[in-house]
Amino acid sequence: MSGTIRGRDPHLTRHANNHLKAHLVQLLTDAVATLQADDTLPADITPTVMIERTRDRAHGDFATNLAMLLAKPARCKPRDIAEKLVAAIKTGGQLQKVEIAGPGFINFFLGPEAWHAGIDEILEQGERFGRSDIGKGSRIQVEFVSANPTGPLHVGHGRGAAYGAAVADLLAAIGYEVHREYYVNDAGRQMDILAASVYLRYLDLCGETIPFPANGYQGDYVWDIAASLHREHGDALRHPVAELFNDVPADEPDGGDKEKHIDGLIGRARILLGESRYRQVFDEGLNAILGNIRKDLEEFGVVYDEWFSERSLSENNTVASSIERLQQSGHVYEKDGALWFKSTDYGDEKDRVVVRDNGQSTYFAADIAYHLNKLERGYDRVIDVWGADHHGYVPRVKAALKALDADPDKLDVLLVQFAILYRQGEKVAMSTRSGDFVTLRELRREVGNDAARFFYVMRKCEQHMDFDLDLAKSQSNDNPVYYIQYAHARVRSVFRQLQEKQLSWDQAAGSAGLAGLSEEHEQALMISLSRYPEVLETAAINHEPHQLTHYLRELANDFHTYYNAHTFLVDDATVRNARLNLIEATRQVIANGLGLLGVSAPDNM
RNA sequence: GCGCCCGUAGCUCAACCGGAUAGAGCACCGGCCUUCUAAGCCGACGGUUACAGGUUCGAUUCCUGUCGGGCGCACCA
Repeated sequence: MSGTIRGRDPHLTRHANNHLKAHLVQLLTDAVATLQADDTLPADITPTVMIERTRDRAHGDFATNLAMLLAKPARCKPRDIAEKLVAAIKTGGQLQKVEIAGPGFINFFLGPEAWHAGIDEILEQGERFGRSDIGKGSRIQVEFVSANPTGPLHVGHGRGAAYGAAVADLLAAIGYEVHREYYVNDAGRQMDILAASVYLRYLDLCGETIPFPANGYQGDYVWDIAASLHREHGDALRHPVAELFNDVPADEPDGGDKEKHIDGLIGRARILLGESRYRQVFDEGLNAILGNIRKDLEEFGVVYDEWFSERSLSENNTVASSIERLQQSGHVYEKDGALWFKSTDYGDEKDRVVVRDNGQSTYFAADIAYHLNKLERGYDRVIDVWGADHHGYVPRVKAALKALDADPDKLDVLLVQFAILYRQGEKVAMSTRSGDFVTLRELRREVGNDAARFFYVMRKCEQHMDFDLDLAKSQSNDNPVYYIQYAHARVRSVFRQLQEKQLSWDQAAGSAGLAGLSEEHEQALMISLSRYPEVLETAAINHEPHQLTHYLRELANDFHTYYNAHTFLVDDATVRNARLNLIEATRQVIANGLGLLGVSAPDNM
């Protein structure tokens, strides 16, 4: 497999929600048609008209590279085409001036009044402002975090949580019907190792003396689970250690194999306890940890529509029937006693085992069933947010979907790179098993949910992230989220001052007075505000919440600059009301943007 | 060895699926509080976009190669 992993919804039209851009696109499309009608341009081309915001105000408000794109098919210099296009464009109204610049850009200059309607729109739509129906109610599933319930979430999972939640919320904001899902790996060997770990700690609490396996889960939380198991069952599940370790291969420190050792222990525990009691131990661990994860995420502002159980897939034979379907498709063979899926037929680098020689199906087999299930539930698109360490897994899942005649292009796998922790300039080693890690909960307590949510999504997901714990913990002003929240709080504060001065805000008068806001800072702020719907759209479509964080910072900067340059509560009521309209609109957009990122918008700081 | 991601200012990162003079924050330096919160504002400094080629009107962006960093390459999940 080559090329990009990330896909885009091909049905989307860009910038559909922006009036000003849409208007310019229309003008240009008309101009092209005019030139085609008089044979200046070939009739058989339908160029994609792209309107961009300019980086430099000297280049106007919007620009298009259309003339450069048309140069080749028209066999003509870009600037010449630009001249003809401009001549064919009807100016007037909000469109003040059209210029040709550089290699052939066409720059559009709008009059100040072009931005006024946007301010009214923000105030009218309030919390809804920026949202759109571009997604047209198309159903999209976002699966994220899905950490094994073998321990608490750590800071690495936090990035997936914040990122996945933001992507889901962004997509919902542009009109997708989003289903948020957590895949619970409540089956498989890792869970058995957890169950064994819990059971050994339990035996310890019963008074047995046990050598804890090198490969067991050593975190304190395992003791806690064992303790509640002991509270509930007393010594009822107790068996002598000698019986448990009977015939179990030696552990690694004793010159043995830690994998064989732990598997032996699991096997013995099953026999001694019997399936039903073993399941009680197993579920004690599963439920405790899953409950913890759920609470953690909820407190982090991350909510799910569904917690999908892996175990349910094997219990209702979905895994078995998926393997059967693979066999029927003729892409399964037997070798060394195991059942292999010939994923190399679909571009994977090697074939993959679906049923082990011991008869157990693999995690991959369950994942095939799960992804097939997702698509069969009728989602138009399915997004998996995975840790980047699972990237090698993508080709085999897509291969399986292809083999089963499902459409692999409906699946987007977004790989989130690791957040590398630094403490006092040193990398922090992380290992769930050794119990040496920073939990998400610890992080949240230290830096707060707002900073954590924001910090995590500030960078695009494929960018490795250096997470400086000391900086994040310092509660200093370095955290960019404070800067944005401060802008929000400042607006609230201005309105409190307004009341203290026995004045009131007349929104209608403010709207009528917007024309009076001709200061440079005011223009800049209005223009920034008008960008919000576009930012939402591109951030959502590209699955890049970091675009929103950057935008919000710029918006806050525009506001703070304005705040420092001008007084809002002036004696002139017309100007005062207009300015209040403008800053209230700013506050609304900041609140909307932060809300989508799961960050609060405080009234005072 | 093979595959994926990354390499941009001293540090952490942007750059709108190829656009105009590559931008922010932090750090450092210099200014602004008797006026709506200084968690703020203004200014200065800072670049051969790792390197070498290629594609074209135009490349940080796409292609090839080299170097460097991260992560994978199980009958674990």
